[in-house]
Amino acid sequence: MGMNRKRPVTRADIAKAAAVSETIVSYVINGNRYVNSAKRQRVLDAIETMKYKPNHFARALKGKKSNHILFIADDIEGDYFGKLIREIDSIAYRSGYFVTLCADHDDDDFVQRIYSHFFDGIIIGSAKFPLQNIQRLVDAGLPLVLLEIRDYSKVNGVYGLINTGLYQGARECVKYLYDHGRKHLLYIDRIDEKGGASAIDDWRLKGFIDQLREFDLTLTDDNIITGCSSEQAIIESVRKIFSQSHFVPDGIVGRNDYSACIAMKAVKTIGLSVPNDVAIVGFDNSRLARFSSPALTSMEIRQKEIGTIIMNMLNSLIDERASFTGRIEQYLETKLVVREST
Amino acid sequence: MGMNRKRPVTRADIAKAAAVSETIVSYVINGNRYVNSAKRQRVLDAIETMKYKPNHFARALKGKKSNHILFIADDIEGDYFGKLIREIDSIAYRSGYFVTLCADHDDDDFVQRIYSHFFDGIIIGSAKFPLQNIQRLVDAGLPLVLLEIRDYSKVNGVYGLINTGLYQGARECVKYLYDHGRKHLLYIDRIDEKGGASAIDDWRLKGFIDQLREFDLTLTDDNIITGCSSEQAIIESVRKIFSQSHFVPDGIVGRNDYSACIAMKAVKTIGLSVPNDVAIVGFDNSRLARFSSPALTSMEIRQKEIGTIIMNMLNSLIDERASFTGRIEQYLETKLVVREST
DNA sequence: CTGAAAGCGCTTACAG
DNA sequence: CTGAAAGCGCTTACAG
Repeated sequence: MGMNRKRPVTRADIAKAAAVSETIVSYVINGNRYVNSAKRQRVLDAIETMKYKPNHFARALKGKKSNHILFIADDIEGDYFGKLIREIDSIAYRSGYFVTLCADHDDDDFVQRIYSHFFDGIIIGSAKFPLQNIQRLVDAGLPLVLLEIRDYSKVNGVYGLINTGLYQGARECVKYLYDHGRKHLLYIDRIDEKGGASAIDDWRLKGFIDQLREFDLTLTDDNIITGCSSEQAIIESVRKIFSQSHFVPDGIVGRNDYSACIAMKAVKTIGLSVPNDVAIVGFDNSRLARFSSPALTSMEIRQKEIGTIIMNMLNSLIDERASFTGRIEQYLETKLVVREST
Repeated sequence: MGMNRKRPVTRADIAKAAAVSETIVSYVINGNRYVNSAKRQRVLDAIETMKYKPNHFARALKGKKSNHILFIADDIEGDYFGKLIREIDSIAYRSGYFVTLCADHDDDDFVQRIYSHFFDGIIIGSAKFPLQNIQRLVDAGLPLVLLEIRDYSKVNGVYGLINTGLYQGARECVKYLYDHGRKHLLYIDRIDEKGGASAIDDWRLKGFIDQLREFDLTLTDDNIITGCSSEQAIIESVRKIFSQSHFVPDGIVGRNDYSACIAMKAVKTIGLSVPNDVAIVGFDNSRLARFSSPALTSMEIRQKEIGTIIMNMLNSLIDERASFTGRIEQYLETKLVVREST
């Protein structure tokens, strides 16, 4: 709307003030043609004093960048994304972008809505965004960086992929517990409000399972608590597992620190001791891990570095897309921060 | 860029497919003129089958909505904003908006950059955004909703203001501690990476101070720890306060749960007991409060409701701006959730 | 009831 | 070295 908004300064105003043609103003702004230096200076002065900013819509209409990037995340609230978004925002701002943040949505419209807003680039940090939609975005030539929360090996084309080490990290959690004598391991998935289970191609879950197999530990449905829609649901599931006689866990891996803390609470209410009876490892190395009691051993994910790498990759894809022929990958290591819970 | 992006379907394609003029397509989409129902149906069918989405830039250029709103926050990482953003995103998506998230920035360019991106509305949840910039946005007629983290009574014009009860909440924290026999109270401000102190018009700090005065408690610089740029800095400040002889706190109010947890840690390292020697109250009622040990008494801020109210207010301001003549206010109550730390 | 046309603020191929 | 003009994808006042 904005019928009562002040009319913003346009390129025509600048042209008039600087006594040059509108064309000259454009070329000064875009720096892509020689312009007489006196004129250039007049234009720059006018821009400065009139506080002119180009209209991004008009530029975008002509095929220029919109200076908006989109970040699709499925756990906006968590510590993991909080840190990531903070870092991405900070770099993006310096590069002239605004970051639009969006949970992923199931409806068919979502991808179309993305198209129609002409984002310069997209970051996907969601375990639930359908692969075929990702493929559509890649096929459409949209600069795309994927956070490898799950297996994306089936996505073809030019895009960036950041392996944040979740698979190896999950395996190391299991190894650490195993090396400390824990052979009956329980995995606690995250809370999903709709009660959905993580897909088997979720890297953390897959790492847990693969490492259990490598150690020849028995693996049944009892080893994995998933599909819980609330804290209470997790607590009850944990209590149920522990009330059985045939499988009593002595080690727990949480998909994130939050899940691990909930499990810790459940274990304590049963009257068991952490870490003596049950050792617990979380993921994210968040504030929660530092202030829980006992303090939680947790797998550190370097969100700040990840943010930097995402933005570098995305900037490359946006500015030099033609120079890439396939997917670009980058691998990051995780690191176990040992505290009192193991 | 996007030189190798597929050309998106445009209004002209729809007109051709539906065998009508481009004008008709526009009127069908905008629903602001009578259109022959057979034609209308052909247009709708074409839109459906060709998955057409209007180009938002072009629409915005003609003065229509951009369908982007901006959320300026100064603590993206914290629990408070995480929940808020989640709720806002969810409502915004249903209303057809994308939410751009941005930390606040000091440079002069910031406001101009906001203008040039033509957001339909702006939400400000930052204690640091300069008042004069806010006034400029209001004066320009931009629909604006302010989260009352600090005193905005000097801002004139049409805008929305949401009083989240922080001032009363802070006073109640002090009252609760006072009623439980604590008369030597310490306030822990949040971490500020640049080492800046909260302005005195920060509602939580102001509530703390005012209530101390009302109770005739002595109030010196010793009562407030601020300007810390790290956890370690807070811990050292707390230890220093406790090492003095003339003022030994028996109660602590944290600006948020994080600050409160850090203080709790510091107090424990001194060898004091929580809550026996020192009672502690936090703000946000976050996960941290539930999983810290002892579990933290904390002031609950109803982020989900706040999110809903923000979006309702913003939608009203965007769609019916003309019907408002001054600022719209809404007040929310906070609620103290008592746990083990008091 | 409906269409051709002007115009939003830009960029840049084209023609000097 | 520089400007007039076409055009990006829309909306809507204007003229039938």
